[in-house]
Amino acid sequence: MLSSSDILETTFQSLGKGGTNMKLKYEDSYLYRLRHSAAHLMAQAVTELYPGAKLSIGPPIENGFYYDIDFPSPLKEEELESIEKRMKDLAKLDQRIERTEVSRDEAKALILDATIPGMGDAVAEYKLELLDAIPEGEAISFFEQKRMDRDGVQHRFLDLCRGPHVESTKEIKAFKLTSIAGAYWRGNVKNKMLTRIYGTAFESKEELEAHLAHIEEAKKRDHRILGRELGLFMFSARVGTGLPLWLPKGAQLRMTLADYMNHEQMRRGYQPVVTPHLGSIKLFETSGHIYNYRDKMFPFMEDDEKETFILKPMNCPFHIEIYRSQMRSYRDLPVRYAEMGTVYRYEQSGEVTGILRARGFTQDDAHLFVRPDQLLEEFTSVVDLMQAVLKKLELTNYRARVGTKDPTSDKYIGDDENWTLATEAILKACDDKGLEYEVSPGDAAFYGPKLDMIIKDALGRDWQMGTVQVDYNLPERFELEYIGEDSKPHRPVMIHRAPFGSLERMIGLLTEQFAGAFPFWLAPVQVSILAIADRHNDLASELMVKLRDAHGMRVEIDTRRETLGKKIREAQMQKIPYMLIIGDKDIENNTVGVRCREEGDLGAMSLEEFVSKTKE
RNA sequence: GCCUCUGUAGCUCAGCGGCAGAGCACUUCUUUGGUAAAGAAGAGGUCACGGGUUCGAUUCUCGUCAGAGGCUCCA
Repeated sequence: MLSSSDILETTFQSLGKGGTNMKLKYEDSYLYRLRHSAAHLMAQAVTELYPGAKLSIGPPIENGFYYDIDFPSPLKEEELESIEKRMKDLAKLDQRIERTEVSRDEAKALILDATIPGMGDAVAEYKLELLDAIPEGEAISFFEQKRMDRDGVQHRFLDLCRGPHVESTKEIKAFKLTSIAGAYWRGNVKNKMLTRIYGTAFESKEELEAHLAHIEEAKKRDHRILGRELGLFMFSARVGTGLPLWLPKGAQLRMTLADYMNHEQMRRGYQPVVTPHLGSIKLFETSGHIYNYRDKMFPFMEDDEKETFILKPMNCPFHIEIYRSQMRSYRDLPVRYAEMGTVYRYEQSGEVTGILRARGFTQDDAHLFVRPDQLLEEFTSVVDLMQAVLKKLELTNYRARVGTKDPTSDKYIGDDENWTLATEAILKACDDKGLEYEVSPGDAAFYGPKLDMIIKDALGRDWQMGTVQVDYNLPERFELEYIGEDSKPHRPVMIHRAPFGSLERMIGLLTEQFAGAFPFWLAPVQVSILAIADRHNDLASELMVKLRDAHGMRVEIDTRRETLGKKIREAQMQKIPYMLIIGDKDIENNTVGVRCREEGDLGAMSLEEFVSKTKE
């Protein structure tokens, strides 16, 4: 048995060797310093071009850097060009970037020194706040860029900063300011919104060009663009923000994914349930969602009897009602209820992103009601399912994150013993299944620890997909029970889990992952039969029926009076795995001309040969 | 919700204070073709919507709606 301190120890170990390992390396790299210095250079340019601009913080980030600045008047995007130009000029001056360590009083004096650009009480309020936040006993340092102009006047720019930096501004040669955004001071909505300027920097111009080209390339595989081009889904302003309409091919894709998941779950002893899209508010009063989730719910509905209904933002309370509908014995547990449950969440307008973040979406949801002694086994089984799913979907660029309790916060409910048991079960399940993970204290739900799968989209943004959560709260609120061996009532533990996360998000991520070229089993259309001339149409239809009925394939025929070249081009752009080309020779020899999406023309073969090829 | 940007044909985009443009897609005609775009003609628009400025607004300006990149939040 692990004690709490052991868990903490494990936490630190996995922080060190897990997914954050790469990051530590990056933080020690020259590139990291270069980007940090580029942020300072930008700040220097800004203080010269915009007197009155207040600097706050400017760190390096994964693909570049940013600086949050409070401008006296709104910054226009076109102004980035002039800032960039000023940066280029300043960089060439070969300003040394020097570190000086000072006492707290000296630091304060420097910050309030209005003779230094960017300093003085008129513009340095954020720097003062940052200074105050530096813990007692920690070194306080500034980094300074100095230069002499033609008239012998010295110009200084210095910034409160831990560093480290490169030695001279002339090292900053390959950079670009990429975008402008708003960001709250210290990330708090209640604070003032500052202007964030994003930029990127590399050691060479070639690397910078390559990076920018890569981004352009990545934009082409954006799921919203491919979603339209491939006929997967659409949005309509008349339907509403964040509410996707699924087109035939996208709907097929959903069904294929859902079928796969249902099959995997059935093998693991899940039982299907179906519950309504809305329900009485009473259900959500009992669950407590109404009290801490209300701003994420669509407006309530009242009927004539003054009963209030809400669109469900989650499925759990419905599944709980089914659990409660009969007396449960310890022998009945675990009970596993699964549903492709469509939920509605009123996301803020600015945060809806295609189908990756929609207002109506379908979770591959299930709730497991388990005895405490079954927690480990059941959690392990869920991890096993998740690994199977990731493998089947060929997803590799994911990371697993165990969200644990932040010991310093009091937002969590439930007793420590349960938390420890649940956290141990999660860690052990992951270890047993050989799943590498990082531990993230403070990322637990308020009702229990959880395991999340996180994946990057085409543009490198993190998205949470699969999730498994242990919950002690809802069983308590709904007073769930089972009768134990001792013939006394006991409280079950709930596990919430959704290996895909949602069908919408998963399809969005898969679309980007495969750039629309889905593997054969998943492709909405698997085979397109191209008839060369009208006289081959009958054979094409015949073959379609054969492949559909005898082999269960999803087949389309193209009998338009277009040239073969054009039909091939279009099928290729639709990323259809196989094309069967039918002409006179095929009628004569009883063959089909096979063309593969990846490998091109495979030549003529019998239909049987083709079918066995698709099964490889 | 907040900051910045965008909205012109089904799609990708030019354009402009004075009659609305291209390519692809669509329709019709010719072409019946063997591995990534045959040829021709035609049709298609309240320039997102609503105010304001102006002799005149798709163009300038304000507001609304929708979309994008961020922030916050999240599957």
